[in-house]
Amino acid sequence: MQTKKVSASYPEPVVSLAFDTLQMNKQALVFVNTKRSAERTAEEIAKNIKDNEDLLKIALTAKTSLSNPTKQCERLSYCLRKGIAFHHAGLTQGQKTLVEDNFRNGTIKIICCTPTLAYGLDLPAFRVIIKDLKRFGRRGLAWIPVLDYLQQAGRAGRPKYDSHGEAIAIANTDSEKENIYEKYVKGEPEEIQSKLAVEPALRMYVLSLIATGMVSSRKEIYSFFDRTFWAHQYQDSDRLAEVIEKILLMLSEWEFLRADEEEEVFNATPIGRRVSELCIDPYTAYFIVECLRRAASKKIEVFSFLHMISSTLEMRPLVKAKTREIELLQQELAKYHELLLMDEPPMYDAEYDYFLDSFKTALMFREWVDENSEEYLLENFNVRPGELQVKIDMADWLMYAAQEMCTLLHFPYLKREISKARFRVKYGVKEELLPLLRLKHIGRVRARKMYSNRIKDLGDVKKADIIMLSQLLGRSIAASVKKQVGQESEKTLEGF
DNA sequence: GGACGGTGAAACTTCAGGTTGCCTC
DNA sequence: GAAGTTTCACCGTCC
Repeated sequence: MQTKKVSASYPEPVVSLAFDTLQMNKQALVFVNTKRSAERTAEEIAKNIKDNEDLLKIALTAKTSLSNPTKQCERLSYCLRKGIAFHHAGLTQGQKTLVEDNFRNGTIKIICCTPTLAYGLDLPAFRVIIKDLKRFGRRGLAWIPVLDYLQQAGRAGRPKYDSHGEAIAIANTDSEKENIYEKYVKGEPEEIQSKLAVEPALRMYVLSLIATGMVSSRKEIYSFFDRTFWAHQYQDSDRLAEVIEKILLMLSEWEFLRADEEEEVFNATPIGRRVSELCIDPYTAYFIVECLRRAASKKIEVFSFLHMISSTLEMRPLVKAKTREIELLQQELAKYHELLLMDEPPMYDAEYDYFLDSFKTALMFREWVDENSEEYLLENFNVRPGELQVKIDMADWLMYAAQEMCTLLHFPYLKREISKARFRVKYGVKEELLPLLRLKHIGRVRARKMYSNRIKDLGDVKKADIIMLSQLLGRSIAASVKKQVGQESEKTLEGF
């Protein structure tokens, strides 16, 4: 076997390998198993490098990605000044593309990243360094699938520029080295599993097949699934039938499907059709409908809906309740108890932990709609900007679905309330700012600025002095805002 | 005596990512 | 399972 030695100039092998790559004037991707580790490793490499003048601009872009930078932004910015970066789902969208683009054009030399970068994105590098081949899963720390290894190693070598690439897996002991060689280098990738077998996906499929009129009789449903990869893999058609029957039963009980008298032909109900169009798990839809029915006859606030959406499968992974917070959370829970739209599971019930997590997630959303910063949420809930954005998008979608359910259930009042809550979550603002958000180019930061300068609604915008508005928002945005309220006269532009 | 600070061992936490919907209070 | 963080007991110092 051909071997190659790299001098261990630094205590950590990854850092030595990184510098070896830099000396060759090549690029590397370093795969690690946690976000924290990606950040730490990048900093570890960066701290031995001098600032590069050419990189100050992108470092600044990364830092100013949010109106007030989080610690994460600062750390990324520090690394970028030295041509090093980290990349994971916690970055803002802008920061992610900034890192990707500047790696592609060669400005950034090394990215320390979580497995995200191995999938979907086309981001090859001369060298791939796989630091962690173990990852935390349900059963503690476990070896990653061979498929994941191949996916990561496959990033090595840029077809246009390099004649070859290097994929390096790091072993900590001799026996580990042996293991890695046997399992990954020589090993066979595992069989591909059909995603259809997951119940939520299956529920959505069955409902949408019927709702779109693709199938309607029980016979057609079976013959459709018989032709899928799932059935091919499953082989056991009795068990398959059992699963499909269970789903048909659930969908009927939830009133998304209606069967004829012989229970042979199924049709989607109006609400079932809408659920299928909205692409949400029917179970979630059923849960939302139940919550709304309760909400119709009790006191509700924004928090009621924040908690409702935080209790869905879609919102997972939830913000975790720490052990020492439990008492505090329970105190908060007592305050909010009457606003919740579902029953609290008994303490020590298996579901209780999950319930506390969903409650904490709802609290996180509450802080967000109370206009707390991304940094605040990172510090207090350990939710990074990128993860927050994913949660916001999901919340937006679920609340839209809830609005639609309200229409079908004839709950106009609830629909208005949810709509307000939805806007507040989308923009992260208190209710008082909602009128200003109708303006283009006005988000949470500018709206708050305007509001605290006594511009509280569109009428105030009309009345506002253009010069004062320009000082607040900048000239072009001030002009655009004025234009949006129908004031575009030459007069407003005077004095510039 | 007690407030304070430093130290280290023990206990406790946490740990990847995510398709693509809709329409505007 | 491992790295990072918090907690806590313990000890020495200073006032």
